[in-house]
Parts: sequence; C-alpha cells; structure tokens
Amino acid sequence: MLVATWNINGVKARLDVLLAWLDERQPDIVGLQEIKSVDEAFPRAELEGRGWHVETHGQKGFNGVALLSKTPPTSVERGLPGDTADEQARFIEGLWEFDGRELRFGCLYLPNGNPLGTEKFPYKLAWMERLERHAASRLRDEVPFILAGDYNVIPQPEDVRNPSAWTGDALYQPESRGAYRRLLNLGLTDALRATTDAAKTYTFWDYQAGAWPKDNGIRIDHVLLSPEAVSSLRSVAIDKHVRGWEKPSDHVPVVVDLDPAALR
DNA sequence: ATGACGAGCGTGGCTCGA
Repeated sequence: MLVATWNINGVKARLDVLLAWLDERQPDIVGLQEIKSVDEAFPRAELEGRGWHVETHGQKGFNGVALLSKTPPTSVERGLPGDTADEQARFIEGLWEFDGRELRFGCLYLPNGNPLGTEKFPYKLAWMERLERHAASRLRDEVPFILAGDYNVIPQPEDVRNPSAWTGDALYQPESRGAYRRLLNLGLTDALRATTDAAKTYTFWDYQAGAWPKDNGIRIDHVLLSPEAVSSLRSVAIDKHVRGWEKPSDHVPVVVDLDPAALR
C-alpha cells in the first residue's frame, strides 16, 4: 500500500496536476498541505467523482491541510492538540482499518518560522514542542502511526544543495533541527533516511532564481514512521518528475510503500 | 543571488511562503 505527502501549494490552482498525479500513482492515503482553501471551496466533487474520500481542515487564504484516501477513515481529528488559541489550520489526522489492522496517519504543515527575529520563529518552535508531545502520546498507543508532511526543517547538510546559503534561515536553525531530532529520538523513523543515505534527495525547489533547473533544492517534506509502522516499510520514492509538469507546486510528493500484512 | 516566483484576495498591490 502507498501512503504519501504533498505540499500542493493551492489545491484550486493545482487541481489538474493533483488529478494527474493521483491517476498515475493510485495512493491509498495522501496528506496534502497548503491547500489555501476554506473547506467549502475545496474541489471535493471533482475528487469524490473519481472515488476519493476527502477530509479537509481548511482556512481562508493560506495554510490548510487535507486527507485523501481510497477507503474512508474510521475517524478524523482536526488541529494539533495543546493550544486552543492557535487558529492556524496545520494538522489533520485520520485512522484507517486495513484487513482488521489499524493505521493512523497524521498530516502536518509545520510553520515556516521566517524571518528570524520575529514572532514567527518562536511560534514554529512552540508548534514543534506541541508536535513532540502529541507524537509521544500517539506512540504510547502502539497503533501503527505515520506522521507525514511539510516539516519546514532541513535535517542535515546532505539535505540541502548549498548549506551555507541557509544558515540564517529558520528551516536550518540548530533549534529547528534539534526539535526534528527530538521527534526521531522518541522512536520515529525518517522513512527516506531508513532506505538511503544518498544526497540530493530534495523535495522542494524554489520558483525563483532557476532553483529547479539548477537542482538547487532542499529536503523538507518527511514521512516519519512509528516502530509498529516501520516494520512494514518496503520503499520510499520522491516523485521528482512532478516538479517539471505545467504549473507545478514548488514541492513534490513523497510516497512510501508499506506492506499492510506487516503492520502490527 | 531571493525586488527575481506564485497563490490568494480581490481588482491594485498587498501578505504569505521557503
């Protein structure tokens, strides 16, 4: 079975590439980020007409996350726990059952945090602390758990073409990378790094300054697996070719193949 | 290299992203 994450950068502007990619890939569960749409404006009918189940957690103008799946989730929760005053739509989580085995999939759009020196960076770090607490809680459930999305964190130097260009950026700060490392230290596995130590496994290329033709990318879209899910890991793919399509998102899908019979 | 790209909102030029 295939589970995937994709920062779509506007679902209405990206409907054609989303449908083309879904046709090509046929994933079982997809987490979308930056849908930039309220729930009522999400192109639900176009997706449901092709058999997809749709769960949204939208917001006007920016942010917003969604879950698409071939079979409906048995339950869905919206919003990251831990701060009722946080109104930004950045987290949605669903529970599925496959042949009697449960699988929980959390889809996140972690705050960017730029520019440094503004309230945005402490908001990012506070959000990561909440995410760590939530992940620890889910891990205690021992239900196979996937935490996938746009983390807005470059974990290591090999995850960026030009590390020195990012030293002043929130995505590459020691605090951001440390918080990502703490997630892994809880017992989550970065699916891509469990399968390869290759460099240039980027998931984002800026629209500006010819970043895509120059392969000036960064790896910031990650799929983290709980111990109960990592035992089912077959392979990971970064669908890089999608970045070359007409009207692409600046991010590409990350797709993880799991053996459902090995979920425990 | 980042005023350079792109989406949303809403009709001109902001905000936001990474």
